[in-house]
Amino acid sequence: MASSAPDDLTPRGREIVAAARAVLEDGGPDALSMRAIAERLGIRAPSLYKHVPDKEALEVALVADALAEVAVAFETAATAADPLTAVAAAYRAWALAHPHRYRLMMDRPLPRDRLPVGLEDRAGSVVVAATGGDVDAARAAFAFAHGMVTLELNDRFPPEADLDAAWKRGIDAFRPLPPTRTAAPPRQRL
Amino acid sequence: MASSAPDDLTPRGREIVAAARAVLEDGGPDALSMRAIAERLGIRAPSLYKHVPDKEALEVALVADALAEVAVAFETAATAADPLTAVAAAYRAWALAHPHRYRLMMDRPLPRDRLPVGLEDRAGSVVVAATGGDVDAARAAFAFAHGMVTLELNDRFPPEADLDAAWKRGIDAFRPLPPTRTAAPPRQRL
DNA sequence: GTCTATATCAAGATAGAC
DNA sequence: GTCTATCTTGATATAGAC
Repeated sequence: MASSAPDDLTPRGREIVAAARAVLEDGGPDALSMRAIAERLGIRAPSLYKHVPDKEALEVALVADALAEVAVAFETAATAADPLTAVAAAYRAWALAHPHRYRLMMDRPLPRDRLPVGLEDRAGSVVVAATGGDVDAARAAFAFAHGMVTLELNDRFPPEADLDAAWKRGIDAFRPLPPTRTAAPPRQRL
Repeated sequence: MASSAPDDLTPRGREIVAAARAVLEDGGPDALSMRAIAERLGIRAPSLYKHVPDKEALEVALVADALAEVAVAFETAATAADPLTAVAAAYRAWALAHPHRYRLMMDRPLPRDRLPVGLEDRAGSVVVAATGGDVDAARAAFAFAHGMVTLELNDRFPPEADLDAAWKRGIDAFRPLPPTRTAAPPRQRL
């Protein structure tokens, strides 16, 4: 059974995660050392181990926090008139606002057995709903958005590229048909 | 002016790049140390520096080689009856066959000023042609393919996901209209 | 809850002999 | 072209005192 990583921590543990997040945001993944985290709290690195088992646990907590923030942003965007466009815009905005956290969350397999139960599906089901229940379209739209964000973060497009236009072209491709008045499709996993 | 990285190297330098590639493919980016590269050649790490200025130059050479292979695969695929589908399939196949080289090539900004002139555009112009000259569609299709590949490599889809179906849904979204008999669109940068 | 001291390991790179 | 010896740096983590 999966544990809820953030709830495993004491209050001091949560302060350490917050410091780790600040170090990551400021300096990127290479700067995320136990020494740097401790320094931000005004203590020495070995002291961290009284509150956190190891560095990996910190990274799992950072991933869980990031994923939860994205899920909240998605659930807000899902109430808009055009949910697919709003969800895509929310995704892009979150990633560009938190590039290092985005990469930490996405550049490796998810530590699924150490994340809060249902967290991944909370974000995924919003995407499936936004494509009208078409899971293939939802996965394709997710891949498109993830690709756009990472290519943008990594400066892979030429300077003259109109990224807003590329986003629109991609999102329009996955938009569901206008709803006919019928029963809502079932909630599905991405 | 950009230098042609592979041509900067002596024959022994090329052997070192080949060893580096083998180490990367076998053990991933964390295994790619000067020590490991040297060991594969039966020599000691310091000897490498007589042939290669530093580790970064090796990585640039690996990226250039990878990009050149992708460009060749694209140019072959572009001759198929359905170029967009064929180019997408070639992209996916190359990435899945060389996951660590794919990541090395994509997970950071391109070292454009140290790559052979025109190499990046060789791959990009194939994609633009495959979308019928629509650069926004080409960038969206590139993002979609890059997103699908990285999500697949990082195990981000659930086991039951039908990735072939998601690929088809995405690629179909960017397919150009059947050609009307008119002048070929100009070659453009991605 | 924090400290110092330390173990352990591994990385990139240089100097200079042969 | 390769070697040994070494420098420098920095990482995670543990032991045990206070």
